[in-house]
Amino acid sequence: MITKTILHIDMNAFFASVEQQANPNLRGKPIAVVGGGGRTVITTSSYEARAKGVKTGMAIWEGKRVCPELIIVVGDNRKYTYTSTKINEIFRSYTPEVEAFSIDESWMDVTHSLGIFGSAVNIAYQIKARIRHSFGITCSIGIAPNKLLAKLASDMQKPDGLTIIEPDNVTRVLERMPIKELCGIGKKMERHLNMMSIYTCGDMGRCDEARLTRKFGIIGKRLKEMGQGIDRSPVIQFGEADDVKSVGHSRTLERDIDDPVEIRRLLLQLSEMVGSRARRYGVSGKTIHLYVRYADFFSSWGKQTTLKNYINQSDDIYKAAISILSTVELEQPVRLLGISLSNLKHQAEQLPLFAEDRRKLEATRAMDAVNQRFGDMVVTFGSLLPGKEKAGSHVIPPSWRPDGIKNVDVKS
DNA sequence: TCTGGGGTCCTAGGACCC
DNA sequence: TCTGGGGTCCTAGGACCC
Repeated sequence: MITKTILHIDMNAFFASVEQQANPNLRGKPIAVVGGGGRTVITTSSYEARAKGVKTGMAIWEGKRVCPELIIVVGDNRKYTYTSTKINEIFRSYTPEVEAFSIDESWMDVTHSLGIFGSAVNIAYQIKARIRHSFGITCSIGIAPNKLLAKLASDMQKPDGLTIIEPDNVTRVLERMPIKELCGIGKKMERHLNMMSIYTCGDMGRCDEARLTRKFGIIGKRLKEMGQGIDRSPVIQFGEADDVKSVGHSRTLERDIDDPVEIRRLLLQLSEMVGSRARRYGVSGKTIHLYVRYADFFSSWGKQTTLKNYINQSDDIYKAAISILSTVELEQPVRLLGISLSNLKHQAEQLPLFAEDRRKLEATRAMDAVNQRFGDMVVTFGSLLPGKEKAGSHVIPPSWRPDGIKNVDVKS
C-alpha cells in the first residue's frame, strides 16, 4: 500500500487575525470576535488576548474580567468566508484533493503532487508564505500519513507552526500523547477511557480490542486503531462530499420571552431563514424539528414531526413548527428557539427557458456551492439580503468523522 | 452580567408491516 | 389460543466537531 502524504492546515485565530488585518488599529492588541446578539460569547480571540486568559466560549464580561483592555469586535462572516475561499484556492493550486473541514481548517492529499513540488515541507512553506503575503495571517500545518495524524500534528505547534509526523515516527509520537488530543475523543469518551486506565494514545493502541469492544461496542475497534495512528478515511474534495443532511437556525433571544405572539413571530423569522436557505440549496425536507431552551439554560426540549410531503416554503415550515408548539405547554420563559429541516431530498430542477435565466441559475448554483460549504447568509444576491441581517457567529459544518462513528453505547 | 450557532452521526425503543 | 423474526420508519436524546 502506498503511503499517503496529508497536510492539515489550521488558520491561527482565524476570525481575530482577519479582523486585525482589516483594521491596523487592532494589530498587536487583545481582541475578541463575538456574535451579533446581546447574549453572545467569544468565538475567537487574538493571541494577545489568549495570553491574558481569554478563551473561546467565554461571555464578553468574563473576557473583560480576565483582560480589562480586551477589544470586542462583532464578527463579519463575509470577510471570513471570502478569505477562506481564497485560501482554499491556494490549496487547490497544489492538488485538487482538498477537503474543507471548517471555515479555517482544511486537509490536502499531496501524495500525487510531490513529484511536481518537491516535498510536502516545500509545499507547506510555500502555502504559509502565500497566505501571509496575500492575507497577512499565519497558519499551523501538520504533515502526516493520514488525516487523523495530520490534524494532530497541526495542533502541536501554534501559532505559525509546521509539524511533521513521519510514518516511522508515529508510534513514538503517540506513546505519551493524551487521548483527548485526537479528533473524535471528547470529554465523555476521555472519562470512560480514563476509567479503564487508558490515558495516552499508546495505552489505547495497546489495549485489548475485545476489552474496548465490550465497553464501547463497534467503535472499540476504531478506538484501538486511533491509538495506533491508523486512519483510512480519504480526503474528500469539494463537490464529492455528501449532500447536506439538515438545514437549521436557532436564536438565543436578547431576553427571555413568554408572550405567545412574540414566540410565533420569532418562529416565523426562523422559518424564513430555514426556508430560504433550503430553497437556495435546492432541497426540501419532510421532517421539522423544533427546539426550545428555557430561561434556566439547563432545561430544554426538542420535538420533531415528519410530514407526508416534502416542503421548503417558509410558511409550510412555520405551520409545522406551530403545530409542534401547540402540542406542548411551555413551562418557563424561552431563552432559545430553533427550527431545523431534515429528511432532505434534492428537488428536480426545471431548466429555465431563457438564456438569461439559465445564467442566473448557474450563478445561484455557484453561490449555493459556496454557501453549502461555508455557512449561511454569506454569499447571496444583494436583493435577497435583508438589510438587518447581522453577521453572526456561524461556522462551517464539519464534514468528517473518523470512519463516521462518533457516539457510543457504553456498557458499564 | 453568566454560558452562541451551525452541523453530523449514533443508539434505543416503539409502531407497523409481512 | 399463542407464537417467531426481519425490515423500515419514526422520535428522542446524546456525543462530538468547529
